[in-house]
Amino acid sequence: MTKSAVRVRLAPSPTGEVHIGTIWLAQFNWLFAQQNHGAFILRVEDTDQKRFVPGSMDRIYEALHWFGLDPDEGPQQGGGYGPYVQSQRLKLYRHHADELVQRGAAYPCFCTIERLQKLRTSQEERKLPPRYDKLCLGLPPEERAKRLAAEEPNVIRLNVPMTGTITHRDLIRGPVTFSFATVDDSVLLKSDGFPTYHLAVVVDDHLMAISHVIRGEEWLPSTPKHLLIYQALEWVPPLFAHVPLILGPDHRKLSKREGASSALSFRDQGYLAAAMRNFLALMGWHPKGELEILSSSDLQRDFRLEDMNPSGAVFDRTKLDWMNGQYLRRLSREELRQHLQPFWHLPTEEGSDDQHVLAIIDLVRDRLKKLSDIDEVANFLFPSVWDQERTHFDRVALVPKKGTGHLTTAAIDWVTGVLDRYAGPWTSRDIKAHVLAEIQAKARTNTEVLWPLRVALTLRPNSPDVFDVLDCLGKPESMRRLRLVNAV
RNA sequence: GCCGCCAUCGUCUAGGUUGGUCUAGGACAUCGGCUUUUCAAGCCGGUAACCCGGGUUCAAAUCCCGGUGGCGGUACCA
Repeated sequence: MTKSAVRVRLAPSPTGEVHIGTIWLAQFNWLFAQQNHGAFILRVEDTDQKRFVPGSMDRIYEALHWFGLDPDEGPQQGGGYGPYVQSQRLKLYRHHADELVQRGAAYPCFCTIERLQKLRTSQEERKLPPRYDKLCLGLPPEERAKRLAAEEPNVIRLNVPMTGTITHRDLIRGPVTFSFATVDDSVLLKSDGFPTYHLAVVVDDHLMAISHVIRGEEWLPSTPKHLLIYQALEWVPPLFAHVPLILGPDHRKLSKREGASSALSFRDQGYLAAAMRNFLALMGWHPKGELEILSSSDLQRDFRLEDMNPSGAVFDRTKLDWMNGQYLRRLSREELRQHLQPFWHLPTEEGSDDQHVLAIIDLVRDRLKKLSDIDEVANFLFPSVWDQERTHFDRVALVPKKGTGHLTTAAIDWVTGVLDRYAGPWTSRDIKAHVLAEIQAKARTNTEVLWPLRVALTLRPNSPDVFDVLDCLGKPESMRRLRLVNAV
């Protein structure tokens, strides 16, 4: 492993469902690793015992796998830098916290939650930046030693200088400067012995030889704290890239409540992983050309971290639907059938004819935005479904815009007769030629005949071409439907 | 409140580093047309944006300053 090797990581907390923003972030990390022949590492940040939800880790793996973003190293597959779960690395954090205290970069604090709260409120009232007042830093060494020996509950705090500034060069945003006066002496090690994010992230990123930290913008304000720790420990910090936030329709950080922001729910709703990834990549980044349908290898080739847009992006479901439709249309009928399988409720006996099912797919595929649309757009083609739907079908739907009930019934009777007498080949093209010619010969209009015909056969105003439907149904079934509809 | 980030069509964005070729380009959505038996798909076309105010300059979406707005952070959560 050379020093320059690219190693990036995704560091989610196991707090329940995997957020789509996590996958979005994961993909940028993954892409960056891929194009640099580096490693993509999964590290589970479970240092908050209160928020831990059992089973979360399996969900994370399940989601990453479905999106095609499997990590190279992580809790399940291991790797040379484990363990990859923070709760299993407690000794490491304790050790480095002690080291920081020894170097004067951190100190134990015995203040109670109550005192801290009071302090904060009074600072707020005086419009001062809220920060710990370093009371415990001033403790005489003997007193500190005594209280430590007595095992009085305490935390370890970062000793941030009172003056001066620090500048960090962000890969996406350029230089960002913070003045220490506004940086708080954050807790690094909690009284329960667990580290906070600030300590754990620095220790782990360093020990796991992370080269680039690509994380959410919400971490930008705490970067000076992390830099201070690197400095105190005399470690070389990784490069940082703070990516923008994904916003909901309300322009706020996309929350879990926002309709289905769970990553796996997109799978369950019938979106394709490839479409999702393409769509996600286009939030915050854009290719040079004008082509927007990009495969994974296109992305791996063209993605540039430095080209990421620093401003937040609203998650636009409408465009996602369009893109998913594009991907659906590019699938072969066999592939589409595979993908459709978990979503399609085929009538048991009728759905077993392979040729017929494939014909149906060809007939309706352009009408699909999501895989889950399939029942609605295709199932009326099955006799049992049609029979069922007919029981609550309203005949008014048969009447075209400028028609009447009488004329419509007559038109269906007439066309039923025409089709019944027709003895030519039962294909879309031939039926069409014949019926159209008949319509013309009898001085009828296309709309007055074809609209009721199509609605009678499909029971819905939106459906495929009437002759294609006739073709797909076959003559006996078509005739059966027409007679039943008009028998009422 | 304090600190930070951000600011181009409704949305995702190109362009801004090297000011003129941007009367600002593309995509989704929307509107209209074509096709047509409807819807969808497809094709063609339209509407629609440089947050505001100063400055620098022959010339600013692009550079500088100041506002404003949005968002994020401000926990013994991540």
